Amino acid sequence: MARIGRRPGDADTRGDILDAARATFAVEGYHGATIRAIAAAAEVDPALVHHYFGTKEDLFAACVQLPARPAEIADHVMAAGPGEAGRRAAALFFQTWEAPATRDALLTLLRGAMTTEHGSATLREFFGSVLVSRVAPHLEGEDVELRISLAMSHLIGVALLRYVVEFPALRDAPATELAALVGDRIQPYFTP
Amino acid sequence: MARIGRRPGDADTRGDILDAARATFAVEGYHGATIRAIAAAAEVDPALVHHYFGTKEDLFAACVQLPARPAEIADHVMAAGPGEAGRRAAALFFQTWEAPATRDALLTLLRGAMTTEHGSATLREFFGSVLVSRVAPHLEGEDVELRISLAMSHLIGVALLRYVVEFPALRDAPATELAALVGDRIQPYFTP
DNA sequence: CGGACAATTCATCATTCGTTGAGATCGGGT
DNA sequence: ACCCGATCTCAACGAATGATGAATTGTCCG
Repeated sequence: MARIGRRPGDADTRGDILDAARATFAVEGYHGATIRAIAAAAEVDPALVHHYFGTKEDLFAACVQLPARPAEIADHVMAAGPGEAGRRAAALFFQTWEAPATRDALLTLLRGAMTTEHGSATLREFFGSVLVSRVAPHLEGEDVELRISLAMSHLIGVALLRYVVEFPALRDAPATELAALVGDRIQPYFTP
Repeated sequence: MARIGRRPGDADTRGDILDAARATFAVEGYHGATIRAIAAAAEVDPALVHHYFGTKEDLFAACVQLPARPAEIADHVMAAGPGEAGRRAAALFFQTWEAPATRDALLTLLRGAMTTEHGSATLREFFGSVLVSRVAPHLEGEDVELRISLAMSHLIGVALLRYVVEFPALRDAPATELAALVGDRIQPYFTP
């Protein structure tokens, strides 16, 4: 079994490897995940991972590539004006985290931001392009960038404690309730 | 140079290794840090690390051992009643992070919580012993544990974006200003 | 049907890792 | 003065890692 050479049929092996990589990175972090473990999860030879994605760092970069459009996110958040921006941001945030398709990518990005320079740079750029440059211009008052950053920090903090550390009170609460509570709390950052 | 055998004089080599380990774990995370890198940072042979601390996991456990007393923290936060608990928690939090002596340990704990089960368990236990069991009893209203957890999540989120990801707006703001802004925002979690 | 190309595995290399045991050197008690 | 234990380095082991190149098999186009 596991014969040599090309397999019959047409399977999206490249996609399988990417999914396996995301799942492994999401749980183990960048350094903790090994090419061999990823290959095993995708039921594939380790060499095939390199064949499709090159080096391990390239693979990681491909994993944290979110299918999210900064412009769309910013538009959606600001669609109802600054008076609802905080609540809408919280709702969209938890909605995205709860979706199984995107959770692994987000976990990978979050864990990668802690242990690799590439990861934290990706997170910085994402926030910079979405928040600072597209949301901030619509707001009034002083220290706009700082206030938006604080709003994001609350959302990320909840994600960390809920999805990574699995703190009981946060793990067990329904996502909609979290979105409502946190949304109300960060709303003043947008409308001081 | 670097002769064999015991060195003359009395140096706190064990303490030096612990400091080097904390600094390395703080930057690289658990898997990213190597015994050899830690030994090099302490200007010591790798075998000496094992001699003092045993396995790598033991060393990590020794690094995240905070010199903080849960009871003292809870008492200090609640000293002025629930009406100031949020603001006092924020002040104490940033005060501790800004102290160079404790920052490495906190960074190690935070990064470790992302990549090792031991790390996240330590974080869970710490929050559980401080917040849920010592602060919650003094508060009123519904979902006390959830609200306290949300307050902590905001603080941790700011720490993550300020000290790990180094998001510009948060990195450059003075700690006292952050403490004031976040303190006012999480205060309602304690006094609904 | 034949050949070019993509897909896939095998075998292997050079590093690096955590860990161990033996030996060398120093300090302190008696 | 002597010796025991604490301190420290050396050399090395086996396992695991990221990566490479050759070989094998399937698909598809002419």
